[in-house]
Amino acid sequence: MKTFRIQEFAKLGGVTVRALHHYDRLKLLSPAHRSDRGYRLYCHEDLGRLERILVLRFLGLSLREIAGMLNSPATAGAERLTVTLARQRAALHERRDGLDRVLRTIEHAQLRAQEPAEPEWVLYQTILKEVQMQEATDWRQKYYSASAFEALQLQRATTTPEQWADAGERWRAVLADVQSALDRQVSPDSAEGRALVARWIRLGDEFTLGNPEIAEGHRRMYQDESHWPDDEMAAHLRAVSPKPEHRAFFHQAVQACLRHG
Amino acid sequence: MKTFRIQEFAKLGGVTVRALHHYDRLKLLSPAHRSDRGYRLYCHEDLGRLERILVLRFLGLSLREIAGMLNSPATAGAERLTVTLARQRAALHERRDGLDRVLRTIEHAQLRAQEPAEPEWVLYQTILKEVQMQEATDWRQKYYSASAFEALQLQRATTTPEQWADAGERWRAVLADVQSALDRQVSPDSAEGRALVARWIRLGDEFTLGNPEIAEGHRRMYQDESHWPDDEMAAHLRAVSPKPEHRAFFHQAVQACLRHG
DNA sequence: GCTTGACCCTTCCCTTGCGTCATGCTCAAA
DNA sequence: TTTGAGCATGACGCAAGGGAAGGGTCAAGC
Repeated sequence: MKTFRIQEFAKLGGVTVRALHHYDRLKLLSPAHRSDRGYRLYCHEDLGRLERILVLRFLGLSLREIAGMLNSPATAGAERLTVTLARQRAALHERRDGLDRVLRTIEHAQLRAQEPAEPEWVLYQTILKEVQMQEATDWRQKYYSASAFEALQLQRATTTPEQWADAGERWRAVLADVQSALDRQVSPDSAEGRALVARWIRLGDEFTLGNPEIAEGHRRMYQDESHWPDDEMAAHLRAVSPKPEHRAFFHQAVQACLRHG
Repeated sequence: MKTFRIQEFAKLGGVTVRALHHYDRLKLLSPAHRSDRGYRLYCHEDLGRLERILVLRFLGLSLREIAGMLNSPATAGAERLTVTLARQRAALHERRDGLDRVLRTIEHAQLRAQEPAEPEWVLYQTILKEVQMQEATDWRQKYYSASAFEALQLQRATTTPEQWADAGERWRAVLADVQSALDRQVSPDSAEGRALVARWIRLGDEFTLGNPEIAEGHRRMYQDESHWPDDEMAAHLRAVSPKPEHRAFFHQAVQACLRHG
């Protein structure tokens, strides 16, 4: 079976020798053999794998992600690939829109710069205002898919303040009751514990609108709590978010419900 | 005069304390004062500078480039800013178009993936073909501005092979004559040397079409010679590019012309 | 048999823009 | 005086390799 030394192989794949070294060290693509003097010897199958790597790299995946995909069992491969395509498409779309916003800002600034005798600092101020406007967009957006965030905003727009306050009130009540149950050492496995779970879940559904994408966004957001900015919104969210011990109680009670069918 | 400690100042600017530390170490933004115990004390002017930094960062400049802009004499500032706007616009435009190409490729692949029972490797092959097509675009493109590259391609399309060969012939003749002058130890300062310079420059103008953007692209490309890929095009370019000693002769002869007016 | 030039190996530092500790000092309130 | 918040410096980490140092291997030509 024909084998290739590293330089030849690099030319076949259109990459540099150094990149192949790198992929080898990451165990992303190790040559099929080594000569007895330590030379890397690549074979035809290695070329196939390299091509798959290059495709995924082109799509914008990190090398770590690529390794994850290529080392997963082959049966799941096709499905994972289509999922990956969808996800990368969304991510790249977002990046492109970001670039578009910057480009539009530059174009506006260039128009301003046409005016004769426009001092430099005016130009900076003009751009700065646009920058700040763009950064003022709700920071929670980044945790949700575009459609999920839209759904959330639509909901907030169509909810009356009374309904909103009411939901908040019921949520605080649930948390207070969980706290009380904890204080009284009520078992999560008891009838009371399971009743609390039911209330918790029903309320949760009100917030997620039964939309799994929103639920996923919530999860991502709370996962990343340490990175929330330091504003009013974050303070409010932190205030109404269940404490770890509440979560633990909830989790155990859910397990109990499952056991009891 | 009111001063701010680092955390307060960071909030004013909407950046992190760590970023300010970083800018200080790079001498990009050092606080106006230090307290006698070493605390950084920022003043109002520092805020102005920080805002300018953030604007330029938003435009996609590196911190090094930002430092270069902000430390240049104020008089040239406004002009540099408009130039920078134009350059960044071009660069970001290119990046956006790159993302667009990837997105289109993904969309094509998703269409293919609709077909039932499409095995995984077919999908990879589909994408790979598109990737290779896109990478097959002339590598010289990256050295030229978009308009300059277009102008070059248009010229090549409207030049007959005979004209092309003729220009190449005259270029080789100039180089040969320079070589001969070097062999005969002819001074660059002599009439012969200056005549050679005139021929060299006139021929150069034929290649740059008198377009300074093209000339700039040429310069960038030859600067980066060590990164040219290893193909026929590069071999040809290397073959017709003047050797260092030729360049040196040319340079001295130009100096001589300048001295003699 | 020896040299030469082209390849090959591993190892280490460099890049960007900070995030994230680790360790120790300072300052103001209780 | 203790304590907690805020400050300082210094060092390491990341992603995807680039580049160079220092040294071994191989085939060809003398």
